[in-house]
Amino acid sequence: MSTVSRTFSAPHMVNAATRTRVLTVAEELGYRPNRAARALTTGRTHNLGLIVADIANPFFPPLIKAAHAAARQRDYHLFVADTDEEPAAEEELVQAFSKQVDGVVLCSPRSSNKALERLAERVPFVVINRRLRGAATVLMDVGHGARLAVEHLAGLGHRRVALVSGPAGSWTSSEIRTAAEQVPGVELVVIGPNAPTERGGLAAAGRVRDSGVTGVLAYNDLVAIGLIEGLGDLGLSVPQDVSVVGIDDIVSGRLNRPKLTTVAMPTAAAGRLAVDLLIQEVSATTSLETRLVVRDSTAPPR
Amino acid sequence: MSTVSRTFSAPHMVNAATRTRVLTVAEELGYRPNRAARALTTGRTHNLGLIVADIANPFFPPLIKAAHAAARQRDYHLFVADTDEEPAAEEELVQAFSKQVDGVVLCSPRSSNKALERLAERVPFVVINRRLRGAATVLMDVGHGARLAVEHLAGLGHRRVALVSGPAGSWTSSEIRTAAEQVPGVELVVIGPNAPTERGGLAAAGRVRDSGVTGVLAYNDLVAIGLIEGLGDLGLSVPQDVSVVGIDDIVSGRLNRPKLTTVAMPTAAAGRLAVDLLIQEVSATTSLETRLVVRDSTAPPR
DNA sequence: TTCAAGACTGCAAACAGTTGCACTAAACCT
DNA sequence: AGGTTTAGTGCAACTGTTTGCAGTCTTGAA
Repeated sequence: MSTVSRTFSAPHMVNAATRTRVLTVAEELGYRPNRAARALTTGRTHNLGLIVADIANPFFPPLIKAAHAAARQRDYHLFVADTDEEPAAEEELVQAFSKQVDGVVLCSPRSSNKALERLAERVPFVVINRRLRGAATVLMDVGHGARLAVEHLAGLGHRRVALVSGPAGSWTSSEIRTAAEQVPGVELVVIGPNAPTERGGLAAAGRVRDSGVTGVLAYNDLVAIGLIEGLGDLGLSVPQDVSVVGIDDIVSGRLNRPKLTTVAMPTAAAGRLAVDLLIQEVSATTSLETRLVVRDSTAPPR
Repeated sequence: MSTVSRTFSAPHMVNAATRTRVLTVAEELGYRPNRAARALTTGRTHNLGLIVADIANPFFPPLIKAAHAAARQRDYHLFVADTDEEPAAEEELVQAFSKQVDGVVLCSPRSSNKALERLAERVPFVVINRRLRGAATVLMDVGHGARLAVEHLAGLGHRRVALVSGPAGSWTSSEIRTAAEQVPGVELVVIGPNAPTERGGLAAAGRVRDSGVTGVLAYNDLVAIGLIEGLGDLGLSVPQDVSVVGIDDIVSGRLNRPKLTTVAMPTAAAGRLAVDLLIQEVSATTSLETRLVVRDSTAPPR
């Protein structure tokens, strides 16, 4: 039994001949090590948790897929959960996961740093898109992307730009704001907070029109798409009357008309990296680069 | 120890006083029963697997969320995995899950019935959107919805209608086709198979134009949206030149312009039901109703 | 008072692996 | 040849829970 065990978990400690013998017999019997039993002795479940704000937001699926693939590669399984944008659900889910995963990656959390630091004591943790001491962190440098976006608008000649911001509690949203405010020669009007969805953008259209801006940076592509719809309903067309820049570079932004100018986010890389950090239990802060993708939703003001 | 165990798993077998004593002490110590150890003796992991074709397809998230909620309610956890539309990945994932879940729900599978029946021998199983003997089945009556859709087009005066079908191996796609063919007074042109995505619809636009139809039923809303874009690129507008009906009733179909006429699918109900069937280990076949939602992408032919 | 029944409780053996330690046998030194 | 290392193997204890069975303690009836 111990030899069988070693054949699977420490192959170099067993004679090559014995090993192949064990393996053939195991094959015949269809034997697979039982993970529950293994978890009992080793204390590691080989499961990970991934908590996102909303699976339905197309920003997350690429991240989830990448995380999933990275986990499977290392023989881990991934629980994915969804907080429906409820900060309270984050804590509850971490609690629920804590005893049956080896760690959790928390993506774009909405809770306070305080609350997160408390949770980090219960489970190994990596956070995506939030700066947090005491936990490994993967950041996407959305600030840089936002600056590029506003500079792009400024370069086209826009002098008044609206920032249609995201939900309260979002690190990303405040990063965007800070960066956007620093672009010289542009007057920034902040409109928000808004739900990070098409509905959120749609609902903000009136305020954007009233603000009299000629350019808009939206919290994400979904908001941008909703906003473009909403502006259309108000008789304003994009990019002729208003230029709109999104963030995330989701697939449907590449297909909608007008094709969205947006900031591409390295979501897949972030998901993969987060899982790697978690499994290797390294505590590091990584910042991934973003870039501006210019398409058809921006033009000089008329 | 046994008393502690019973306090948690069979409370009625232990004296009320002892029970409260155990519970208070457990509370003090922050004790929680260890699921791995429990799984070892009981043989039940209290985990379920959910396999979908593509998390990024907005059809699935509501189903996933509902399944997740139903599982959590019964103190189960849910592994979600994604096959990237690869039939082979279905088998592989079921294998990978089999030893650490109590069952898996397989949603809109692309594998053959043969292959699925083979897999059903390894793990308790419920299939969504596929008729399969030997496994519990949750069906959405998409055939009925498709018939309503084509009848709606016929009612508007369309005589030649294209069916932009879905991927090979999809039960849903063949149901749609069978139902659509049965509507009297309409000549049906089948175009496909196509990828069930916006790209798939976009790519089919040329063939739709060449087919000379005035109405289209698309495999799903994503395909419909892509198709509308593609037709637009060819100078055809919807619904003036061509009427388009989608299937699924995803959120972005309600916001895109024109707002999509579509068949609403009971995805959340299906997810919830599938999990319930799995946990209760009942083997049943259920068919859920669909309905037609008429919006702005259909009009009489000109 | 004694017994039987019934309600709790706790011992100990699973469950399926991992791991420290002791043991054997072969190979290597001197 | 005798002693020492080294590689490979197997025993047995341990992980935390469930569960059959036996034991204890009450309680009520005879």
